[in-house]
Amino acid sequence: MEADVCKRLGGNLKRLRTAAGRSQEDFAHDADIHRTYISDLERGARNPTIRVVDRLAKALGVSMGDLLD
Amino acid sequence: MEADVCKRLGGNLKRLRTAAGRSQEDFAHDADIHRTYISDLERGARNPTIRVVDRLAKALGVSMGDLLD
DNA sequence: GTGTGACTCTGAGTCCGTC
DNA sequence: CGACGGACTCAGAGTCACA
Repeated sequence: MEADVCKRLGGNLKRLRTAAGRSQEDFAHDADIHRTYISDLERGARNPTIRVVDRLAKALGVSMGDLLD
Repeated sequence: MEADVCKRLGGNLKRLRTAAGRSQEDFAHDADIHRTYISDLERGARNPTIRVVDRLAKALGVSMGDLLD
């Protein structure tokens, strides 16, 4: 909870994506987001807008809170 | 739930802020965000980054999920 | 399959106001 | 107190070649 928001998102994203057994490439395609951008996000190297996070959540079938809290 | 993310955030923000009995100006100061930007956010006219939403959540004492879900 | 630096262009975020 | 407009700067969106 004390980690940076971007790191938190990155960790949650990677955890949920791998739990679903999907590669970054496949997931990027489903979420309609560039492959390298997903890579950046999972590393916590980007500070995305809520519209991007919304697309991630929908593609994973989870709530935004699951990705950010 | 099907509304745009920005509209959802705006509604939740306004509801939680007024429930706490605070003005946009005071709240903007606490969250260290400009007053005009808070106004824009509550109207759903902006697409903020997750770092901004994190500051909003902390200033309100709620989780990010409370603001976005 | 994924990490990374570099790039362009759009919009996030700030600040000046007025109504 | 809050909506809204104009103008500005810099960071995010989106992409690529390469490691």
